[in-house]
Amino acid sequence: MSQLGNVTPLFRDLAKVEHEHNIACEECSLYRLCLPLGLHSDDLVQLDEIIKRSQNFSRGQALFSTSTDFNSIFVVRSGSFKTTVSAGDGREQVTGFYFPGEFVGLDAIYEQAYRSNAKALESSSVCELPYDQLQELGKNMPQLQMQMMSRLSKELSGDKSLMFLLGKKTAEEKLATFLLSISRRFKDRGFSANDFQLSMSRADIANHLGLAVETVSRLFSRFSDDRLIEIHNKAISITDSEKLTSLCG
Amino acid sequence: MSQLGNVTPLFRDLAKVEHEHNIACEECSLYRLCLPLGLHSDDLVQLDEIIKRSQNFSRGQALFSTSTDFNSIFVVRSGSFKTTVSAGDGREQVTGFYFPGEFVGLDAIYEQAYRSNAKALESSSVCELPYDQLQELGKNMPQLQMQMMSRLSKELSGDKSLMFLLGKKTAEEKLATFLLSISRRFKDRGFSANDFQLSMSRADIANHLGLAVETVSRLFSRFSDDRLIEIHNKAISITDSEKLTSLCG
DNA sequence: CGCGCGTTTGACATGACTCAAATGCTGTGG
DNA sequence: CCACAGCATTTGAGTCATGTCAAACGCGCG
Repeated sequence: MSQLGNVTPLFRDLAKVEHEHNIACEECSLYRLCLPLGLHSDDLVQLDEIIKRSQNFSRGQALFSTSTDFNSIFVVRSGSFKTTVSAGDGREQVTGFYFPGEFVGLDAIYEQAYRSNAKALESSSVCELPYDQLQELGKNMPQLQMQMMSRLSKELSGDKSLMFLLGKKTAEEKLATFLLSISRRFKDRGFSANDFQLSMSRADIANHLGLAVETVSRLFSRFSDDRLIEIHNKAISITDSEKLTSLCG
Repeated sequence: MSQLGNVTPLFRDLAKVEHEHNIACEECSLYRLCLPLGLHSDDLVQLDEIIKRSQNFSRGQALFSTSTDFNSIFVVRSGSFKTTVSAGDGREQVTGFYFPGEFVGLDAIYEQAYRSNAKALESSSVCELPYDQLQELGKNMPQLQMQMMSRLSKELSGDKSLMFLLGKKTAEEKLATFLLSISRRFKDRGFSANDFQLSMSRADIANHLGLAVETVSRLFSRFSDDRLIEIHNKAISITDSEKLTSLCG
């Protein structure tokens, strides 16, 4: 069985982590980051029973879109996803990037319909949680409900920070903040905080930060010139995280 | 007892709605917009017991700030509030405006600490829900938990739309969207959708939309020149909601 | 009634966008 | 395994939407 926690090679790709398909929550390397945290062993068994460990998604493949019937929420198991909201015209906003252990689709609960689109950024897999069954289970499992609320609240809190970023930060501050956010999340997952592969394109990054692709590209170049980071295509090394932090605003 | 649903005079101010202080949820005019929706009568009594109907807040007064100990989440009872997140330097982002029946403080659940600041925009009052007691109650009241999740999800969904607004919309689209959002929420509360008083300043609106005050002021003037709205200080009349809708992008 | 602050209006500056083109990477089929 | 096609990224030049600065105005509070 794979143990994410034990490996921290350079440029390791989250998608490449081997994952047995029907590994139980209790045995999963993501346990401490994931929904079941704090559940009793008996409860965990019940939760395991409703989880569908779904097939792999390949790069660009949709996990769901606004035209998909809502049945489930998802937890990223391996790889990564982006979510977008789109307007009638072509415009769309990348609302978030999601890594292993993170929930996707929580904003669909209210209307019982997906309001955003989710796409795999690389080879990825998810745990599917049928919402009805999750509700049912929650009735007798207050810990589970608390975990869910906590997750929802966490995303809310992150979204408020993102609003600050979009509304008040300069392009430079936006990109610095973004890089450190990714860095922290890799670190939380047992990977190197300073060397990682970006699974999303420059266009996705730019869109998410409310910038033009060209601006992001120019800033990457500048950060590189200023020796804050090193870039080799999608591989990033943070070489001066302190100075990068000071740029976050 | 007041009945919000029965009165729709012009320029009525939400703060001016009379509210008996210890009115029970079942008797509250906000019932159908509020947390208790769908609870059984027995459950409602229990919920009523943990709710603290707090004193009035006056314009500018803080409901909580990031330095307040987290104990409760709140539902606006009358009036309105704004929430902000702030950076180390003076900058802050207005993350939302909250009207009767809407929750404030949901983003605090995750860290059990307020991550934003909430201030009354006018004379206002709230129902205070001590979080521990709410949790306790939820253990035997799945409907309550579902309602809470639904509320969290709703706010999440609104935040995603706001991200789209901040990241992709033009100044004109932002203001049109804002006006219609306020209009819809007034309407949901039984007030006129077309004539209302803005409780927030131009500065708050500008900040919330990621614009300069001057830009907002100029746009108000332009909308007025174009006969989309009429303005008398904080009183707004929407005179061409169709065209305004078409400007939302 | 007068002061102060919120708002409006005007003139100008600029950060980030758009357009354009060169370069480089990646995946595919021969 | 290589060559090519197509897409992503970078870089440069010029423009524009919106911000900044400055000043007048007027409402509302004390």
